[in-house]
Amino acid sequence: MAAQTSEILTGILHKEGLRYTVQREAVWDDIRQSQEHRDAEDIYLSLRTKGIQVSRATVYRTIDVLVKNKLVRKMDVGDGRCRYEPRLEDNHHDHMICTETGDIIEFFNEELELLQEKIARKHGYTVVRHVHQLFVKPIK
Amino acid sequence: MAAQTSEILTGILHKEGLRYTVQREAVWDDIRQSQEHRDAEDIYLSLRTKGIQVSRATVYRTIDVLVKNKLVRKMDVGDGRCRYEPRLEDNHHDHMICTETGDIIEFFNEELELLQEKIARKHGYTVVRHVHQLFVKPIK
DNA sequence: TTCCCCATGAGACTCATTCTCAACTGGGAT
DNA sequence: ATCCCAGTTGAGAATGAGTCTCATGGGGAA
Repeated sequence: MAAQTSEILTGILHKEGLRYTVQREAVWDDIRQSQEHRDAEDIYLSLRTKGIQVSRATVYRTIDVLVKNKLVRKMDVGDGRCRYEPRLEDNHHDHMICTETGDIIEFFNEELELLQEKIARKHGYTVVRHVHQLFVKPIK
Repeated sequence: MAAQTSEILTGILHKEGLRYTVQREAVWDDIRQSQEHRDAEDIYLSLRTKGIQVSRATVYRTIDVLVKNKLVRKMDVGDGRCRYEPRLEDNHHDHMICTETGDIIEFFNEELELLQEKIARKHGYTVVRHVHQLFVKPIK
């Protein structure tokens, strides 16, 4: 399975005309193996803690490639630091952020997706991508 | 009408225990009189062009107060600069951003609003606020 | 194995926004 | 009307996420 996902990365790097390096593999592995919504610094520190020699610049550069190729999802929570999560199965979803605990809950609603497209079309557009975040608080 | 909206500002400043100053009035006036989605620098330059002595720090500080009191709506478009728009009539709406021209179109859909709350409740939450942006492109 | 060129790392840089602190001023008290 | 002082302002320094630079290093084709 590690081989399988590595092949995904290899394929993308080849398609982009980029070289396969231990740093790129390490960044992808680290993001892939996490289920959290982490920022670039978290990922950088995680790699360094594991003893992997990599720089912040490379983390950012690699993330850009992964985001561009839909292996990683980038989300701007609005607090100045973007968060990243793996996107292997490509199960699209949006996020609910608890204003009290900071917890991030994923959600998906087909009806919502269709409604967005319907609204865009009403204005003569079609949706390319969207940002949808619900800032919520627990009931009672 | 200028008097009317000034009273709104005065009331808010009083409620917050803040003083009424020409800078605060000027920032609010400038935002209120615009229908655009401008960033802090735009607002700052607009004021300076009008010959009003104000600093960037004060523009930012005043905007914070206005946003907190719902006189102004802050939107993070994801390009590193937040945009602001007046919110006098409090007609809630979301935004559609054209990826080709950068145009920002406002939209509102009741069904969408209800659906969001329904989704939050399903997870034991209630929506405090939300960010919903559709990045779109023209059809054909 | 060679060699070319892309990739990397350390740190400088960018740029929106926030902070600092001395000087200024609104507005209640007198 | 004048005092007085805590809140406000402005200029510029500081912050911090993210980007850029460029000398050095290392894929990988031949």
